[in-house]
Amino acid sequence: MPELPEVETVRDGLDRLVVGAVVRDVEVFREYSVRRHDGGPAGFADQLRGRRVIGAARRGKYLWLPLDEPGHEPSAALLAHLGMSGQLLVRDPAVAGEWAHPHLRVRLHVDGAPSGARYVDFVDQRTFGHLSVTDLAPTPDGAPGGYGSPLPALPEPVAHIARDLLDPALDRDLVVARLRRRRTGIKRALLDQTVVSGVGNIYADEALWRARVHFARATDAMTRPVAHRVLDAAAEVMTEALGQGGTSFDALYVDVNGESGYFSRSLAVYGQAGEPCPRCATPVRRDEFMNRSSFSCPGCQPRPRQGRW
DNA sequence: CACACGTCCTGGTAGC
DNA sequence: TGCTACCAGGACGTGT
Repeated sequence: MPELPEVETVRDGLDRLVVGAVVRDVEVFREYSVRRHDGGPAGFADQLRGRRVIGAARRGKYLWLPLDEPGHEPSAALLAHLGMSGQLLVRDPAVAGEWAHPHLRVRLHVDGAPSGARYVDFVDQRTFGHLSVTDLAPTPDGAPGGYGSPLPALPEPVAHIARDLLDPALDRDLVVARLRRRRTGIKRALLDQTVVSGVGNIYADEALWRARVHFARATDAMTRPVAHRVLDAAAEVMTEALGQGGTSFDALYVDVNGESGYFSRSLAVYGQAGEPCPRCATPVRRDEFMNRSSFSCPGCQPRPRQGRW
């Protein structure tokens, strides 16, 4: 699943391979992939045609490409969320040949990409991802809108999303305070993108294992040091994953060149039910939680007496 | 057929 | 009591 490290891998790829390109044409093969957009797919295409991509920014799992507006400050961006299975593939058919990917949902035809690429393909099997063109609004704090953002601006649909753990403008003490004000379990809070963004099911489980904290630990009973330990662990595991190009155990995630990440080899608990905990060898346990799976080590992460599921 | 799960939306609750 | 902010859980969607 694309979480922060995977989305950052894609952002970095777009930054290097696509920024500077002009969108010549747009093909939408699946209307549902252009959700939340005035004018539908036709309006989407109209707003992109002729526009130059001037940056590649990310906050949490949201990714956007600010678009130039000659004579004005940029005020719009191509916004993308990869959902569970979305990919943005930068392609040059002269090198890699034409292809007909069964899950190709949207294709941007571009001119002038620094890589010489002609297509930016949005491929998405499970269709939880989507693209749209949205207005940019100034950030309340005047800082860049997100990681890699060339502007102190943010797409409107991202305004409610908190900064993420790789964002230099993130205030971790503030996140700890917000966590401890909540009356819920720590994993729920970590997955809530309005508290801190970028953490999904995989890295939540990995971070909690590293911090030796059970997923149901009540946030309002957590001390500041423990809350910091969890955030530090989350930042650490995501940074390591980023260094390896992300996680791709199910082959649904690949970077902009179609290459898989290697972090799946490093997962301690996620998807490891029954396997020995790398720290204490207790078999990893799988629980159903929030209509999804939760993996933890019963030895290192004992259930709290009064947890919040 | 159950399962994978990120986000949005809804209905309900807690607390002031 | 009334309001608001917060919280939990269902729906969405496709393919193995």
